[in-house]
Amino acid sequence: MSTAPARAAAPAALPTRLGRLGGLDAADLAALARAQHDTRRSPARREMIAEGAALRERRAIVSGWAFRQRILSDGSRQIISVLLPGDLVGVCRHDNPVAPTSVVALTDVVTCPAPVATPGSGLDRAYALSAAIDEFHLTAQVTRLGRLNAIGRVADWLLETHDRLRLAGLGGEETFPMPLTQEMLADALGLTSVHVNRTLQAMRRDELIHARSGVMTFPNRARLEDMVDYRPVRVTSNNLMSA
Amino acid sequence: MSTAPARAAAPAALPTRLGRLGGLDAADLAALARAQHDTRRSPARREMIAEGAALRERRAIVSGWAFRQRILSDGSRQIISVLLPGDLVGVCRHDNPVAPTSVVALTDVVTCPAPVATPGSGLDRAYALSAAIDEFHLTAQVTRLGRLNAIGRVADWLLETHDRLRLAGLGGEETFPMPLTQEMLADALGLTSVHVNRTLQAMRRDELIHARSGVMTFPNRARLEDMVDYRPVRVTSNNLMSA
DNA sequence: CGCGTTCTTGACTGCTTTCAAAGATGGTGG
DNA sequence: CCACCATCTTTGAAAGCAGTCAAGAACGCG
Repeated sequence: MSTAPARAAAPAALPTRLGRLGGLDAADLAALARAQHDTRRSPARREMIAEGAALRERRAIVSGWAFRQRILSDGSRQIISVLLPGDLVGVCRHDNPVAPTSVVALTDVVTCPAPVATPGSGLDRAYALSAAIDEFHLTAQVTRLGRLNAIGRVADWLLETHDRLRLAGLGGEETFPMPLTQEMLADALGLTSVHVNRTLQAMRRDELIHARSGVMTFPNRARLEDMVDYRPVRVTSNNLMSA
Repeated sequence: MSTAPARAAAPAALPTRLGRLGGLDAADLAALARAQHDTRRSPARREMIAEGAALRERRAIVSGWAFRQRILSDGSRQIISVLLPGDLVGVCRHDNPVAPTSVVALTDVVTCPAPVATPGSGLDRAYALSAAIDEFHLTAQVTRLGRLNAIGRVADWLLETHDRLRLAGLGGEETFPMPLTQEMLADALGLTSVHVNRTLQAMRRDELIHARSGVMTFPNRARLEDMVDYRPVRVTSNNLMSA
């Protein structure tokens, strides 16, 4: 793990992910391609959306990582969720006008407007499924924090993040970028950075992970999975199940 | 706290809550009244929606408490969120066909179909705001589990639940029904029932709460609030902010 | 090459869990 | 009306996981 910004993600992350979620036709793909000409960049650490700010439009992440966070009065921070390339951000179902959490760029982030979807189109289905997946991940985060110990939280989160990256066509079978510092991981998993450090060391000792300079590797993903009873999200075109 | 089912909630909980969220006109109120003739009852402990089950329709809770939960392979359970009278359940934004968690009745629960809202109507706004509030509470739950200790989690959750009940016109200034057992509270807050018991005892000793047979009382709500830096959700007709 | 950030390490504290068992409590049937 | 039962609450002692504090090493950047 390091502070190195994630390599420029394949610009295809957005159409790849949405295509797998909804099945995009030529019109949808053209709309996405058009939207990706109207990009906005946020340097790492920049706050992209302030908590309570009005949400003007739904946007999509073209490349880079970001996260939603909340700061408590004692200065501690909880990272609610991590946003990856291909994810939608600020999606207001109808006209929810206010962001419940602030969004901060973790690496340099490129976003574009999320094109308006024709009702019934593949893009429309993709948006709906993406929202459902987001909610699923939020409930998974609750379960992780409420019921898993440190090693379980780390392992479960890494597995989920690996799957999410692969859905967007990023990362390999057993390798993927991991630009979070140990302190960020701690803030996401409800731990301290010291304990995250010790937990990662234990996982390295047990040959569960290899981590170096922003790249994470699973030497044996299956072993990790049944260590934490990991339930991947199955995405089936326009359906979703946690088998 | 006890096992006693919550008293039959005022049947007005649903129109009260949605009215405060969206401002209902005569047509909306009539639609709600009509919907409340088509009720369905779930006895306490009955599973209302299985995890992964297809969501056929959006329903509303007329009376009673329920909760969304997830069971882990080791038998432990995490309560994701509690559903109160006036809440909407199984709200699929577009056509998310699958429940990400199971829903279980905590007390005897009465539900009715959530009437279809005319776009732009008060009911439509209420649904949108309700979804936004749900998401806000989910992020609050993540923060609670990730960053607060036992007493903070209990206090924060009690305050939030009190506010939610009052939004639906239930409970008083400093008193409200609390039908959860200590074990359920533990499963919601990521603790053990033994520790919840000790925490509640400490809060009683400090005169922060009075709890007996299903009724909770705050002798001094303000003191509780600044003990945990509680941020209530302000609902302003068709807006929402966490001031 | 120097500096700031991030990662490591050690010792110590303490919150929370675990295990087990003894009281309450409320509802039920006799 | 009372005994009985299941469920829920309470208690104690001991163990463990995670947090705190502090300081040094390593890394990446300019």
